[in-house]
Amino acid sequence: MTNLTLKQLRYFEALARHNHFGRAADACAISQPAISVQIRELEETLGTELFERGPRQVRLTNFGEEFALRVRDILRSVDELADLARSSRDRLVGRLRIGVIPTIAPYLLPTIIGNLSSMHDGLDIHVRETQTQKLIQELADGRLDAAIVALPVSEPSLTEIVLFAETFVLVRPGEDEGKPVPNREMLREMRLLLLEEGHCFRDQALSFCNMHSARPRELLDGSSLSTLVQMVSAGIGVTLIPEMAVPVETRSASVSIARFRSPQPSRTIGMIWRKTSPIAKQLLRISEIVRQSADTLRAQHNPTPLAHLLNLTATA
Amino acid sequence: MTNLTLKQLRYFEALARHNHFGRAADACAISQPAISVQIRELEETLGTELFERGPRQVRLTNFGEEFALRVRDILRSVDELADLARSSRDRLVGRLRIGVIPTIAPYLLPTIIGNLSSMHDGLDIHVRETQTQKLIQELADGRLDAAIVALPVSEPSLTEIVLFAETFVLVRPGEDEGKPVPNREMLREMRLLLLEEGHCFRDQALSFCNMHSARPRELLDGSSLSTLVQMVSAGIGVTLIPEMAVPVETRSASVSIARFRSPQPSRTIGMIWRKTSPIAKQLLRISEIVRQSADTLRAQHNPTPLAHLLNLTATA
DNA sequence: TACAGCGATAAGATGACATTATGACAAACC
DNA sequence: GGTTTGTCATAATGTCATCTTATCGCTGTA
Repeated sequence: MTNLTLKQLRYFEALARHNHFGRAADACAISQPAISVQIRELEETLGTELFERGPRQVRLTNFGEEFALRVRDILRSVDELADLARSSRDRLVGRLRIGVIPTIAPYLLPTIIGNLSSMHDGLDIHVRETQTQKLIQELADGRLDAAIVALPVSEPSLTEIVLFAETFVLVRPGEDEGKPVPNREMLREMRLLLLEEGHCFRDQALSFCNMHSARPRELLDGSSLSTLVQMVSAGIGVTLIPEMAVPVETRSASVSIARFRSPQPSRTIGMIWRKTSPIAKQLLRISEIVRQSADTLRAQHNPTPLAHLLNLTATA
Repeated sequence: MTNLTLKQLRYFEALARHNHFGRAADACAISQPAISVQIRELEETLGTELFERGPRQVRLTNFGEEFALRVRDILRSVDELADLARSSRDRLVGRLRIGVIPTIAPYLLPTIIGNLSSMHDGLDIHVRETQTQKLIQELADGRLDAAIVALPVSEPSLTEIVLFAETFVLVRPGEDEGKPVPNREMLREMRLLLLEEGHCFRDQALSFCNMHSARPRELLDGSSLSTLVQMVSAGIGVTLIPEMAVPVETRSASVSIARFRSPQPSRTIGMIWRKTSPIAKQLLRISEIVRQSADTLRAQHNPTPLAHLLNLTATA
């Protein structure tokens, strides 16, 4: 006894509709014996007759009627499967789980989520905000689809794509406005407030000061850039923040922002995902949207690249 | 590009559950390459990846997750199809459309329907009450599953099975009680009330009088036995009714019932259905229930066969 | 009685699908 | 660092399902 097959159900449905082997066979674009055999096998599999073969006509049995109702449901569902696949072949659909490091998330996410949602209305976006190492782990575990982190991560299993570079700026108490901008060596002598262990931005800042992971004299661990800026505002010390954070974090704090002279501290922000990800193509498209979002965002605060440069030299 | 197959969906479901080709293959009792190939073909058919193949694990894609939900629904429905067939293989299920001639229906149907309904609770019974020729036509057209008629019908496409024989009794006005029972010749001289053309019982009665289809002097057409009895009660004439109708039809009429001496008029009642009917076996069982119902019914009115005989000779 | 319509059956060709063997690749383990 | 292990993909091949064409048998009709 063979198993039920969709083919048999399709033939059955055609025969149920036409009540005629020949016409049903035509409808299925097969020969009459083919449908004849398949229907017989279907009936054998079920152990029940589905059709009553009369000399003048073929008719569904009572059971066949009920069977037909269910079969039509099933065939419709199956056809919908194919439709579903076709419609979501290129379009990004369903859940997009994206991770972002905390020193990027608050500044970039509102714009990104807005843009992505409006461009892909079938998409619901889950955001995970944590540090790079955890993001990479969750990416590998398949709990995330992509992450926005500072490059490089140098994981062979991950695709990295550069989004943009962002410079770091010095945040000093408000009364320091106009004072000379310290260089890296001078910075090392100041009370530098940094994020706690694990944040890549902490390492990047330390790296700029040539301090690497060695613990400096008077570092204070802060949990967020916002906290650090508030502490600076209170005169406790100075800190570095990424340029993108400036508009948000200095809005309600009496601090002074200074940009370093060359070499400017900076980092590269990029997006990563598993090389094996089946939505790699869509993720690439998303990365472009993210890049544009970031560009727009920065253009809002630094109206033109030229103005940006002027501003830089002025403060330096 | 091949079509979707249930096999592919089953393999897919197994793989979605196990996230492992080898174990999924075991679960399906096939080899690993078999499932590998089928999944690939499924993905090709859909034009989308369902799984993300990592070196350490296999994971559903977003689309695969949604696909899996639907596939599980479909597979469940398909399995229910087989269950449905198995459960209704022997049991009579669904609609039973049964036709009954009018000179039987009112007397037999209440009992039959009660018995059938209680014995097959999944059965809903549709009754059609009309004359034999129409019943046979509707049977042939597949609009009826079976019919209860007077035999023989001699249709080669139909199975006939005898249910019981019933005699005809003479109905005279109440004041004729005790008068000698007329014989067939005498009956021909009386004002005999009969059903209108088309009723087999009319022909059977005429036949008893050796009148066949020739129109006698003073026949009056009545539409039902009930009407005929009422007319007899009013003194308009006499009539014949089947024995089974006696309890019902003489309850509220002042008429006298007389049974003929041998040869007693009678007819054979049977059940018929298409020889090709797939529920032939069940119909045979139903015919037994009908026969029992009829026996019970007659036993209620003629408490014992012996009493019946005594009553017969007494009135004759 | 011959004919036409229709479904069932038979025989041969084709294709789908399984199996076994093997390859490719990454991870894990001396 | 090479080897082993685990895992999925691919290849070669055999088998079975299923299709097609040809034909039969039955039934109702001209």
